[in-house]
Amino acid sequence: MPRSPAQTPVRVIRSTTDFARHVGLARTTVSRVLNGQPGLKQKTIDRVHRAIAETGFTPNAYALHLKGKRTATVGICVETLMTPPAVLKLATLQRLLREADYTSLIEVLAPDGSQRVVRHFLSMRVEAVVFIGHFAEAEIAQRIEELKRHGIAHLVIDHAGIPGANTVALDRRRAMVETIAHLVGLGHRSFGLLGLSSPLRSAQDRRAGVADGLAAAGLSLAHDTLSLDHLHPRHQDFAFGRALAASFLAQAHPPTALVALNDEIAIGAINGLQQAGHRVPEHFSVSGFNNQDLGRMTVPTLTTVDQQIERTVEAAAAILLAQIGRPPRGRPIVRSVQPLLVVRESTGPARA
Amino acid sequence: MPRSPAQTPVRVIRSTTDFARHVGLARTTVSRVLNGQPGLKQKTIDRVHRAIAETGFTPNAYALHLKGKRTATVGICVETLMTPPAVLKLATLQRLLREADYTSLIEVLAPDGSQRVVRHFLSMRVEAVVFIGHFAEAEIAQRIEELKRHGIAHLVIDHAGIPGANTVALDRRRAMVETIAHLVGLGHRSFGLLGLSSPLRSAQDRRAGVADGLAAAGLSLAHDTLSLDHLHPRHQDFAFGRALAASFLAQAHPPTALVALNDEIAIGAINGLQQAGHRVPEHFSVSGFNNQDLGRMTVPTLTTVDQQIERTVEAAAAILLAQIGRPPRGRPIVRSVQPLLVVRESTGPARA
DNA sequence: CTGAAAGCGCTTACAG
DNA sequence: CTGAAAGCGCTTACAG
Repeated sequence: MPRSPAQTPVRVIRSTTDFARHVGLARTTVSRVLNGQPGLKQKTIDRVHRAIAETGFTPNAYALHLKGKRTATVGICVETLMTPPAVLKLATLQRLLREADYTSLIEVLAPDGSQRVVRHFLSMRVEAVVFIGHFAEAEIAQRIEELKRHGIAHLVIDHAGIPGANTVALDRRRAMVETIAHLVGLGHRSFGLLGLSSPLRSAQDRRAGVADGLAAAGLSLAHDTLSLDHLHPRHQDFAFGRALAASFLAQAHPPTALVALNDEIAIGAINGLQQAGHRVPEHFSVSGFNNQDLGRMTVPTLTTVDQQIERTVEAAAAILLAQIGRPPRGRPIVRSVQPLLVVRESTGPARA
Repeated sequence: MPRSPAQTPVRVIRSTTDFARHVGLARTTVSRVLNGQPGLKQKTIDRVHRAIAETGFTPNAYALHLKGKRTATVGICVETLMTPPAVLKLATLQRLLREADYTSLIEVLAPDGSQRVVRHFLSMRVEAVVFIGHFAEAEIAQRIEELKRHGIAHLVIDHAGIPGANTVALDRRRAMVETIAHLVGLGHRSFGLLGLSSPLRSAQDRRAGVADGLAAAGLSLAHDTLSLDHLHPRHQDFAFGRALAASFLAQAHPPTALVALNDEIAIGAINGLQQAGHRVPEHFSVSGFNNQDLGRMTVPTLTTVDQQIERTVEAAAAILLAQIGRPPRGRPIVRSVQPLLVVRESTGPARA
């Protein structure tokens, strides 16, 4: 067995007491240098800074906060890291908070729910909590009540409609109104809805938007759309989209336009149509949602909706930072972000 | 201006002192219940737990640690959240650490480098630090020295070859040996390398693997491969792949097999070849890297390499947890993970 | 510049 | 069960 090389006998410095002894100054003096207080000789300041560089000494954050320093910490509870839009929101928010000198405490929603996460945030004395994603509404509403009781700022990104919650969310309804208007403009009159039957609020809003868009053209959800979601399990979106396409093709009169919950389902559907010998958009138009990178990599490229994540999160960060340390206002702040329809090759004129 | 509704007059409980007063018990008693110490009446225990549920009181984590409780915190420094494999590694690690009752402190590498991140971790008295991704080697080596001096465990996921670092990394060399063997087996004798000219260690390892794979077939990097990376800027991988494909087609004798740095470049290349009227794999074979979801959504589906992220991160977590609180061993632990070649439709027999 | 003191919110003996 | 005390690592007046 090889012997460990002798450890360099570096006394580890763990406290200002240790460190003050090491530089040969009083604890008080070190503290004053660390906090940039006036009335110190430049020579002393330099001496301390040099010793910090050498030893890597960092004051214990736990003691600092206990003594009254702000934690400057924001808790971020993200529902999932498995979808690109969620990750992009998280990454953007973390960057913006860092630029404002806040530390992010990031937690992925655990199977045992949000209670544990929020309690952890509270024990870490965060100054605000952000929720990113789609949650169980009643549960999150409770968490937000709890935060309010503690006087802690909060914000929900992307889950509209939670009672009492400050919210920044995409106007999903509007997104679908525009998508349907685009397809109606191309002559489509019958629509397949792929994956939109979910009971989640976000899907509800999307259906409402489809209804509005259809109404504007004298059409209706009941008469002019078809959903076959119930025929297939949704294990994995791409395969789900392919399976749905096959089922639509098996109909006597398949809809000419397919509107999907997300880009993966849309691309799966395109793939399924192509496998069956059909062409997109010549025979069928297909639209997605989220404007993920992959929509530029397919043949045809994908018509989709961009969530405007950068703008969403910028608005969110601004609201959040303004809320911190301020007494809660009477009514929650609710901001909606306008989506951007990205028209590419997968939608075209309806077959005559 | 609307008046705020009167706030419910809930005295916010911020300390065990407040809380003890609220339940009508001594601070000491509350503390003993909180810490599950013996010799308390069940009735008292219940009273405290009920009050916790009602008030949402959480003891100040900063005071707890100061009093000697472990922080049970691990710092994770991730280079980027912009690539799916990095996110998957992060999410998996966070889950495994949580299952072992550790909190993750996640930081994305800031433009100003790793020093600030590690100092922050140190000030938070983390018990270990994990680096995920590709870094500037000398810089990370320094950070690791710093951590060792402080007696803090560390691990690098996916950046092999940092001196002195405990490392778990994919055997990228082996991955390329297998990829080349697969293509040679299909009759290919000339290879285009797409995006592999990067000076990063990971690309170096990949080139070494290509060389090994070629050598096994009596071929060589110098004579039988072609790289055109220098002809195009790499702003965005998909477009880069497309542009490279066009450049390869402009050659008098284009290679018959294209080996790409990642899936996006590979799919861009396939797209470029198809746009120019060629068929994959009938005219050209193309292989990617990372086994991202999108490789199943293209026509043809993509032959690629799976990083075995789950296994990688499981090994990493096991090593890390074993290291925590243990005196550093003589030599660093270096574990390599075997990749899995995923053969799909984008590779086929070489054109006669 | 130094040094002694108080106090942040907790836990942990210790004596009642 | 209670209550007073000490101490974790800091900062901040305060008197020298």
